[in-house]
Amino acid sequence: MRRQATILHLDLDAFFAAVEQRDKPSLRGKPVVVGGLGHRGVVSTASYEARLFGVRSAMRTAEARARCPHAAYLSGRFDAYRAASRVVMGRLREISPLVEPLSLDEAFVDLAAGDESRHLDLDGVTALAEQVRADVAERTGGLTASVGAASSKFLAKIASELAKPDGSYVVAPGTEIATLDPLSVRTIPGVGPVTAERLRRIGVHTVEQLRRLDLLELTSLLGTAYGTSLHSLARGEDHRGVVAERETKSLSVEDTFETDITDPRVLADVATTMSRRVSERLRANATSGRTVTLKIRHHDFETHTRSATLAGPTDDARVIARTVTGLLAEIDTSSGIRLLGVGVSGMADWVQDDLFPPDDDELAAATGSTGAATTLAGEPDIATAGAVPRPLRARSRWAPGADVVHDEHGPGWVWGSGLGRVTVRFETATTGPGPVRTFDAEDPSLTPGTVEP
DNA sequence: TCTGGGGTCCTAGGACCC
DNA sequence: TCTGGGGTCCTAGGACCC
Repeated sequence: MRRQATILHLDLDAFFAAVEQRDKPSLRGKPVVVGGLGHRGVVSTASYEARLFGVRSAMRTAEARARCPHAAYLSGRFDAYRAASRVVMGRLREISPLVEPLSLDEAFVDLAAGDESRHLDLDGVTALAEQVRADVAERTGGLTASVGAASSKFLAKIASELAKPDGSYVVAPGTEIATLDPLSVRTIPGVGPVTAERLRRIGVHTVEQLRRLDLLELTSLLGTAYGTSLHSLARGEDHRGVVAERETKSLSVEDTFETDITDPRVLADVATTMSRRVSERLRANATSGRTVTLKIRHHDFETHTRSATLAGPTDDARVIARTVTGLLAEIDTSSGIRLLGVGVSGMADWVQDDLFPPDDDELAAATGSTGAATTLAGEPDIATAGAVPRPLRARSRWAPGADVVHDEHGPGWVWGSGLGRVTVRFETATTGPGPVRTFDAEDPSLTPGTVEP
């Protein structure tokens, strides 16, 4: 644990609802509920005015309407939320390059990785927290944030919780245990209703009582990993670092239907459509996965998953759809299905579809592009340019369907682009994983090329 | 009118290999 | 002769978070 409160946690207050109130002045000071509006919808965010009526996140919208009929019910404008989030994260990155977003409205910042001349004593951090809050409000047109700072991620998050709404709280180093002790175990991130109930049954309600349990008691009650981590957290011990970039572990799409579906043909169609959505998102993220999972929720809310692991990773809608409809065929859907989901995990950042080359008819039936690279008019064909290894796959929004050649590293493919930057992975079938480099999109050394069919 | 959608991490059992 | 033991991969389910 650090000797100074150098980890900061920022959390925007009632974020989605606050953006709506900002953009529509008539909603200010009034209860606002953002969430699903259908008869199976649930509340995503309730403004503080709506919380006064007992409306909470994850509550059924129908129940929220009963509690607070005069609130404004909105389905959400995620583009606006993403835009506001970008502004806030941008402000945080001015403090330190080490920013770990947890969601659109939350992030950790490692102050120790920032400006070395900054004073990180209690007064310095407190002033910084207040400055950030003021800047966020100014730059976002009035959104309020709660900011916590402490010597670890865990305590910084607790601190921002204690600061809510619209405040800041710095846990002075040395006062961690005293701060934690009186709190309910439910305040600990990771302790949900089930764990809280298990602890309640042995008479544990507060962190102080939790701290009095020995490691063996905790691990036998909650399992090795969870018991050990709670044992540490109850003592304020948390050595996790702030991680700026996290690799995606899985990607999925799911839909709850307005009414249950029983017709297997309809379900197969839905699964196929959702496979396409998964594929599009995989390609947009330049990733692929080897395990395909089908999720089914029956009319009685009983939920099951079925998965299959392929020989190699895929981002191909047809491969995903074929796998998922195969899994679906094994499930009895006659009593009605309320939710269907399609997901991919076991991610790789390249596609090994050379193992299962689609035939020409399949390629022609695909979205119009083959997914494989095509030759750009007037550009040299690297397959004929000599003994250059063939990239596994070319994908790019920067140069659709084309590889990128860079003289120093040979052929590579674009796997990320945006904001005038292009990220290229120099990985080929014969050389295996190579370096990843980011270029300016205008960089003259980036030459659109092609691969053999 | 029962209970969203997108994730993460952990557990446990069986298969399989050495 | 009764029944190793560890490591890894895969599958299914569950708790939890925003």
